[in-house]
Amino acid sequence: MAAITIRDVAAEAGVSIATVSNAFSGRKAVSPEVVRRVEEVARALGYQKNIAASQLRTGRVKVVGVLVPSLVDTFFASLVSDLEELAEADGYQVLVATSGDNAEREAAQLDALLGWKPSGLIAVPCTNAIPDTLRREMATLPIVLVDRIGEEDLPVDTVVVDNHAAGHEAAQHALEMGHREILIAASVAGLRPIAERIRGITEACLSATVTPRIVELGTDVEEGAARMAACLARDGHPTAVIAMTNVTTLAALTAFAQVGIDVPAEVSLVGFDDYAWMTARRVPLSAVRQPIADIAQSAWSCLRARIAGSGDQPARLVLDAPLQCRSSVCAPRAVQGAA
Amino acid sequence: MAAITIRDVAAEAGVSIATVSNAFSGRKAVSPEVVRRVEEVARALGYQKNIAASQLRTGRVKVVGVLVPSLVDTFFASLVSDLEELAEADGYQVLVATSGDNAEREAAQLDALLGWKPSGLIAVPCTNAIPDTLRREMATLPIVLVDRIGEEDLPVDTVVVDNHAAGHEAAQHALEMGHREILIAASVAGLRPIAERIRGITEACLSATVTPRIVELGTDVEEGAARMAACLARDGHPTAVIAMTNVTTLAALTAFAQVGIDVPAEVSLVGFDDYAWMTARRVPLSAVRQPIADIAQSAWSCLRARIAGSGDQPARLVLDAPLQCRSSVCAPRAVQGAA
DNA sequence: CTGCCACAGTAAAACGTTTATCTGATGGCG
DNA sequence: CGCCATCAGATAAACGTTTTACTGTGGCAG
Repeated sequence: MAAITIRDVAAEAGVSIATVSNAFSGRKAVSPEVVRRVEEVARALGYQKNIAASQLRTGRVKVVGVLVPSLVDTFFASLVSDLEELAEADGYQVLVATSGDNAEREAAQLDALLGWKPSGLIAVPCTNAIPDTLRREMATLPIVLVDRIGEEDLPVDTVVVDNHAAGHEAAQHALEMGHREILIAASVAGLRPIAERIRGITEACLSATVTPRIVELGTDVEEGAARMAACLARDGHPTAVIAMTNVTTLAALTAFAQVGIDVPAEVSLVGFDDYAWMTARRVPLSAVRQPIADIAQSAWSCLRARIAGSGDQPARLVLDAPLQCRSSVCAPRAVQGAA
Repeated sequence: MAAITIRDVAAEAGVSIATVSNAFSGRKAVSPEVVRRVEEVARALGYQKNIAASQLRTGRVKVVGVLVPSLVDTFFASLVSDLEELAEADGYQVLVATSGDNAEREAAQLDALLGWKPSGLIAVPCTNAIPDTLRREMATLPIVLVDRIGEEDLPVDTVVVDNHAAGHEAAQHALEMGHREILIAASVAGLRPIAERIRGITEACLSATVTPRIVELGTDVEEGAARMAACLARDGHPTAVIAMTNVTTLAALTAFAQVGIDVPAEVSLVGFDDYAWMTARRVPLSAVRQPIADIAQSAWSCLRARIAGSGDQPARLVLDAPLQCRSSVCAPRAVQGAA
């Protein structure tokens, strides 16, 4: 039951293996009659080209690696899904790996990914620090970094969202509605994009002489909900919460539900990311919408260009993440009363 | 700028390539001193083993393919994520492919996956029909089919949920609360697991002389919400809705929110699957909880056993999907009034 | 001292492709 | 009619690794 190789097809079709190869790739003329026969035989035998052998010979292969922190986080899942679609449309296959927000595992997955000698790599690093392996590959392999970029002058293309503006806009909205007690629900405050969002919020608050509080909820919903509840119990609850990721949005909401705090009557909420569940509620969430499709599109274009040999200066794409105003932010009670 | 190969390492370390290979694999004794030197040189040079070459030579490779309909559907994303973790723990790499619920694309992705000559495959078919390629591979490749199994006597291991019981339990719950007008929100009624769930519901209803209605919402949330809204407008709204997937749960909820129907005051809802967003609400959802971790675990164990050469009869694992009673189902108004 | 075995390491073949180079055959054209 | 170009197809080398079979070199028992 040995696997069927090109040799078997050649024998069965009564031609040489070179002819079979050419018949499939079409890079040398083969008579239509022979092509037909080869294809028929291949189908009958259930022949499948061995990609490993093919790529070993050619050196190149239409495969790109994609490394993200997690597939359970809808943001990354959507990103991967979009990238996969774009890649497939261009005839590329995608190798997905997840780091689980763990630097060690990230390094291991990266090694595994690179072992396939892909023609490019799109990665969302799990910390601000770029893994050594990755840094070394930057010299030779087309790479696009997305979302979590901790440094400024990287020698590769990067695609990020304007986190500062997003934070600023979210805070502005809350402030305009009259909120003065604002709590920032961060995942990990040290992460560059999160830090940027926080900076945007803080700056907006500064002009209104408001000092937001910050609570770190981590990257797990359950854990985050517990921490949020603890924070609420300890410090009393603010009039508005601005969540920094979809996971913290969920964590905050879970805590509110557990404690019985109503949104938006008792606390206003600005969420992050924009998913179906956010609008599938009596009070749809106002949230900062990250343009996932655009992010994927940009990242893919950059990578394509690099793979095609572009020697342009590394691009640093910054996309807008506009606020979607819906119904989860309203004036706080004090203001309502005064009005 | 040619890639670094084992040859470069061998030259630099002053040994033969065979020795380098053995130093890494450890399958032949190499003096500790040489091992150390080889490892050091490899690190210094940034050597990465070419998996393609390796697998070409050995024929086998610790890689398994995973094929799911979509990564945007949290059910599948979680499944893939769990499988990845299990595989990694056993030293396997996972190749992920998505079919997008499209039979043609499924076939293409399957071909691509098999081109890597993985040592096993875990697949969630996108229709009841098993693709030809897959059927043919069943004879030789370790395969585990999950979730969407359209046929009975497959020659491979399968892992499914007891969909009939799940449907029955959900319906029972609604009936006990006094509901008589029940609407089933199906994705695609023809899909085997969905059909089973519907059958479970219908049978439970039968004993209460209730005839549930059915609406098909598809696999996309937006589209589904529109169809649900249309159904509500056309036929009036039932007292209880039982959703058949997490996507239809979301679609139903979206429609309710748009039309302004309150859950559970105006309509009760039994959801499907169990995700964070379902409990992050004022009224947490009662839902059928699919044991994703167990599904992944079972599928992986089966595959491991097959890869290890087990010749057992094909197993047909059926897992329980118990109902999580929370707050989205309560007595319908008529009954409340009568009480 | 001789034969034998264990040990450390090497040479070379093989995996399934692709592709550069080669071979005949056919036909066009001067 | 001879020559060259064109074409379909074949041969064989190469890709980077693993692994089998081999070569020396010591050590040790007889």
